[in-house]
Amino acid sequence: MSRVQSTAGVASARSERREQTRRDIVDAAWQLSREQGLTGWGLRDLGARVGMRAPSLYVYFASKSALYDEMYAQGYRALRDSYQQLRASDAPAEEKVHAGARLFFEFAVADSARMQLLFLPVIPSFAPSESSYALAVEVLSELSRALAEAGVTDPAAVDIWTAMLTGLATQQVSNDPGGHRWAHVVDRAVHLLLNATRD
Amino acid sequence: MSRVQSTAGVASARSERREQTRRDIVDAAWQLSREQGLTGWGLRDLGARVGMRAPSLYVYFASKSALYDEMYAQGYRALRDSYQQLRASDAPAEEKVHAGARLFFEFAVADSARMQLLFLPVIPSFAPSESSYALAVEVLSELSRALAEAGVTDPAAVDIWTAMLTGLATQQVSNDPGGHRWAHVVDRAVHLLLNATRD
DNA sequence: GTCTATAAATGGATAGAC
DNA sequence: GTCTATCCATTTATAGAC
Repeated sequence: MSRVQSTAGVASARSERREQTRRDIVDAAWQLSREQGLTGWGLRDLGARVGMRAPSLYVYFASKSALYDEMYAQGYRALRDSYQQLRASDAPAEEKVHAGARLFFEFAVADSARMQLLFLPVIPSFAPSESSYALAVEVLSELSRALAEAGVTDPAAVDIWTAMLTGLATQQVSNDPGGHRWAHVVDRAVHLLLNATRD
Repeated sequence: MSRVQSTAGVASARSERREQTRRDIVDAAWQLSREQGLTGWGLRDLGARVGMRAPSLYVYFASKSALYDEMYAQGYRALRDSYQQLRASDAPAEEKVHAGARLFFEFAVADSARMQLLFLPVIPSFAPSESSYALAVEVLSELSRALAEAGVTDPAAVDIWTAMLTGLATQQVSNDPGGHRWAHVVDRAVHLLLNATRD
């Protein structure tokens, strides 16, 4: 009886350990991406970071592309969770849109490698899996919902919003890395769009 | 005497031929970039397209990076020339801004590889040379000038414009490639920004 | 100016021992 | 589950013959 419990316990501990190793690998991959660009590292470098040889990584991920997919999913999960936290607040709808825009901008600018993976098609050989892409759709619908609460319901207007927000972040990262030139105009852009796209 | 003339003529014809070959190489590089992504091809593929082996390319370009630099410069030159043509028209300033925005959007969407090279830092190992970057600055100042004529002079407002325009194009290419979802909102976005950022 | 041959490195991925 | 060894392809770039 204690044998059975113990076996179950071990099995659980093992799968937990496995998940922990997967997380370690993904963390190291993010680190390398920040240091050397999204495509600037190989599986040998990655293995070295987690104390493994490259082939051992295949125990945890089927391919490098599968690893990118996990990073993609993790990125969108992080963004989604931030939004859900914001959603729970009792601030006025307009203020939530401002806060959400700032949150998105900071999220994107904080890690340009992550921004590229999540929002730009820079790796020709990579496309997110269906389940990972679903997370991206979820985040977009969260933006739509927040905008609707602030009185912006026209789908075309929402498209202008996504262009504005991604454009601000991309310009910041591309043309003033480390600076705040576009950070300073986020609130103004949001204010402007709210006035112009509210029903 | 005819000997001297002939020699000069041959020398000129040779440098012209050389320039033509350089153009052929760059054209083929664009073609490959459109087909396989900006970084999805090698010098062997490129050589094959122009009827050469890879090493012969080094007669015309010092490195792959130098080739990217020429592509970068060529892209900005094309954009600049389009704008100068537009500038010469006698349309009202506001209409010129609309036309310029449409022109930029179409330019970017027509070739997503070119858009990435010119507007996004997707090749970690590539940075434009000083003279090539000067062309990018020239194009940006042309936008500033056009906006100023339409009554938009605040530099922060210009930053909002660049974010909006690049954002629209990037969203179109990333999230609706081949479609017109963001194309349809360009005029509305321009109208909206003109109203909101004019002095 | 173009070629062949090759350097020197890197890439992702697999086989099979332990 | 991790390793060594290796495959096989690919990359940019150079040396030197013609």
